[in-house]
Amino acid sequence: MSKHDILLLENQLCFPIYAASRVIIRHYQPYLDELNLTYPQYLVMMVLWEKSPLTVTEIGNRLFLNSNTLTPIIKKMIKKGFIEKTRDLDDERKVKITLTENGLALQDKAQQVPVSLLNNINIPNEDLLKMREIMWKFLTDMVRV
Amino acid sequence: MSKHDILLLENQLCFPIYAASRVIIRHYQPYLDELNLTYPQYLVMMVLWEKSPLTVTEIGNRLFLNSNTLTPIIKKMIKKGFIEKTRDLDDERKVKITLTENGLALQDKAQQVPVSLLNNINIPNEDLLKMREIMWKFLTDMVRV
DNA sequence: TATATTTTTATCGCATACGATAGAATCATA
DNA sequence: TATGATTCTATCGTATGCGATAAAAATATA
Repeated sequence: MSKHDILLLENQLCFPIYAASRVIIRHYQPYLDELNLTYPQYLVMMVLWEKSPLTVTEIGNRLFLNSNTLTPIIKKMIKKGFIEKTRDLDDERKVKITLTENGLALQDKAQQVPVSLLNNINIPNEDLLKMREIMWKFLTDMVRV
Repeated sequence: MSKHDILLLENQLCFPIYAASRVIIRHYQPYLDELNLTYPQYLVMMVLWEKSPLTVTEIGNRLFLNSNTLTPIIKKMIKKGFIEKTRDLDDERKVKITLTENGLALQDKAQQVPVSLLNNINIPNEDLLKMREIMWKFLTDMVRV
């Protein structure tokens, strides 16, 4: 790789990840619109469907986000009626985020989102699984440093 | 994959890409600070180092961004003295974005950015190249749809 | 046990992203 | 050659991300 090539867009490691992330999220949006969720809000729902309640920090640990980003997102989701906020009585610093009935009910409808998205992608399933595996490895390695 | 597993965070295709994108860009930031650039501004510089001048649309085609995102970024970069804006006399709709001398000079300093970043990553080079190849394929496939 | 430290959440300011749209310039074509 | 469609850039509003920081509560420790 010559000195010149180092700064070519095609040779960057991060750019295709950055661009792919945005492009895929655009593909999600029409399906998420039907659920009245944005993509980050959808991720918060996802971790709560796995376990509820969770504290803000616990949600952040799953999504690699901090309270400066999560607090406003959570506020909007409370307004929409999908989640509720209660103080932890054992530790008044913590806030417990709990699914409401509406939030829980949304899970059924949400099953269609990944299915619909996959129908839009013309990449062999094997390649997709390989991609996911590599990206998780990459992600966990980058977080560790 | 059971009905329940479809919505597990671990099984999502997009999430590790979305999270990795943000985590890597965080790693870039200290090096970009030295150049007085944000990550998207760095990408604009990169395509201009390849070819200058370019129109806003041409930059957007490289980066998968539209004028609603690029116009404010370009304004900030003009303010920093890295680029200039002139109307295309042959087509008054178009705006030509040109590197200034300072902007061109920045290229030398920028050579260190990808090098420094790679020094932070403990993943075999072969894996990184494989990852980049897969992400480009994924990206171009997703854009096509 | 008083106090320094850490944890947890929230706020603020700035910089993207992006859908919707506007307005000017150019193009296509009836 | 009018005029309807398209292209190009910019603006606006909303929703993230994130560094820096504040404030309250809990923990550690001198």
